[in-house]
Amino acid sequence: MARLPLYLRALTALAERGVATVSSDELAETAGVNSAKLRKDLSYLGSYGTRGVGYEVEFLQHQISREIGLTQDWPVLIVGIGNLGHALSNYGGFASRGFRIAALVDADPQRTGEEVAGLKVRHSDDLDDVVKEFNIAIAVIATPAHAAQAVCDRLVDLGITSILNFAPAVVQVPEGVDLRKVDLSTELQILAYHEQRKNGAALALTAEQAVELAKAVGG
Amino acid sequence: MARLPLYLRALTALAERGVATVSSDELAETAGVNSAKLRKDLSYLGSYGTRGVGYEVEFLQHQISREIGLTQDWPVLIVGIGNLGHALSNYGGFASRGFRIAALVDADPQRTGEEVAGLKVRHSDDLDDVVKEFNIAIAVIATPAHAAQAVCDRLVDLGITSILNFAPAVVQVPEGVDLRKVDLSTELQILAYHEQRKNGAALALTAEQAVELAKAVGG
DNA sequence: GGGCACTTGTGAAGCCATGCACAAAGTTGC
DNA sequence: GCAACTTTGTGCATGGCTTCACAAGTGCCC
Ligand SMILES: NC(=O)c1ccc[n+]([C@@H]2O[C@H](COP(=O)([O-])OP(=O)(O)OC[C@H]3O[C@@H](n4cnc5c(N)ncnc54)[C@H](O)[C@@H]3O)[C@@H](O)[C@H]2O)c1
Ligand SMILES: NC(=O)c1ccc[n+]([C@@H]2O[C@H](COP(=O)([O-])OP(=O)(O)OC[C@H]3O[C@@H](n4cnc5c(N)ncnc54)[C@H](O)[C@@H]3O)[C@@H](O)[C@H]2O)c1
Repeated sequence: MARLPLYLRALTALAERGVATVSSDELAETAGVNSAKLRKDLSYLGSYGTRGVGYEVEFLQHQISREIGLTQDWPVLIVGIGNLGHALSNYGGFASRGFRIAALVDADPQRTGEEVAGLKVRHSDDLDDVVKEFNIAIAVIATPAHAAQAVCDRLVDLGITSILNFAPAVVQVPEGVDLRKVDLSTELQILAYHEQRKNGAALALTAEQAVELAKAVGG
Repeated sequence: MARLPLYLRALTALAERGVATVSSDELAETAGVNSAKLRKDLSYLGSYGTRGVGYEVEFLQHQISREIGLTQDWPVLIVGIGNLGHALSNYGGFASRGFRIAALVDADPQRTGEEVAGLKVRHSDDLDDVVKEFNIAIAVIATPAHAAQAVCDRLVDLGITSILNFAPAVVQVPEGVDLRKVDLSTELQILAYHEQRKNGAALALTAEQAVELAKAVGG
């Protein structure tokens, strides 16, 4: 489930505050979800709670980590070391969650050899070698949109089956490959949509229904 | 609907290729969704298609833009000009979609006055003025997780009702405020989860069901 | 002007996630 | 040990989203 990481984060926060056990109600509130939903989710992993008491924070933390697969080290490759690629490379928040930025790749010869976050940027031509050398399992695409599909195809050819795409493009992958996308423009657009509804409700009504209104009145 | 931006992007791609009209089947494939779903989504906006022909690309593009509210200019504020804040500030992809990075704010006096992407970084203390001065409607939180809730509360107090949060923290907002979050660690964790299922199916089975198996056999 | 091919718009069925509500299970206090 | 209280795990109903399938509408060709 996609909510496990959320629970994990809530548990980590609780653990840092020194809480030893937590009820589903409390945990649900911390994570911002319904408590029944949380219990049902957790029951999928097994019966890790104690009736009358709740869940042991550290134990549950470990169980969820294991379920997600965070007990192992995941070497991550970033393709496209521009604005975003740099930010991602320098971000410390991944390492603490079991993800290790293992290699950086860019098509621009100018960038090749540049050192970012302690790693030398490799050239795209070496992609094959890089993937093998670092045993890459997860790749991040941070190239311009027009290059995304081509880059993705190459990654898939090299046997990578988990890809996170930041480029604002619809990228197709074959069966068996997981592609997730992070799309900031879309997020902003959704916000704008709601914002418009809130502020300009009356305005929107006028604009949208003007024609209908005109028809109804005039015809 | 959250899919409108996706359709809009697909339409833009088609328009660039010079396509004048498109059927729901084609558009659905370009956007990577089911065609019936697409038609139903579009029918919410009104009857913008022509039976037997399809949809007029440019016209539909305009209609969706208007629906989302992209025909107007949205001044965006970014709070927290670190790694990520810099990348976002320098990103050109927002402007082309009607979003204008209007102001940057950081709590660090060292950063105040620094010029990023043509804008002077302002100090958090001036948040009130900045929001009023630039008529901010949408804010982006790119501060460390521990500051996110406090920053968010201040933004809400200043009347901002649309917030995009990048900090890996559960942030609570009152009714009427839209908070969306972009969570890279979660995305990676979901990928890792599936990756584990794929590669280590046999392994996971052994580990998970060992206890059950032991019980069944031994008891 | 009529038939044919094509495509939209939508009724209806199916599916999945959500959340309520409660029994089962466990704990605490005496 | 027993009763009262707490909290989990889950059966079940509800609601929304997705998808199928088709009637209704439109353009094209003759
Ligand atoms: N910067 C942001 O804040 C931001 C926000 C949202 C989305 N995005 C998206 O993320 C992507 C990257 O953004 P950016 O601002 O870093 O862009 P950028 O132009 O700064 O960097 C892109 C990098 O990709 C490299 N590249 C191009 N083609 C390549 C290829 N075929 N193989 C490998 N590398 C290649 C380029 O050399 C460049 O270094 C873009 O698609 C952008 O739309 C960025
Ligand atoms: N860098 C990435 O690629 C990345 C990826 C995923 C998530 N994130 C998250 O995004 C956030 C920012 O990441 P970053 O790498 O830019 O961190 P950073 O430490 O480089 O930058 C954070 C900035 O926020 C400022 N700040 C701190 N408290 C503030 C406050 N109360 N008001 C205003 N500004 C304040 C700091 O001065 C600093 O400039 C973090 O929460 C991080 O977990 C970053």
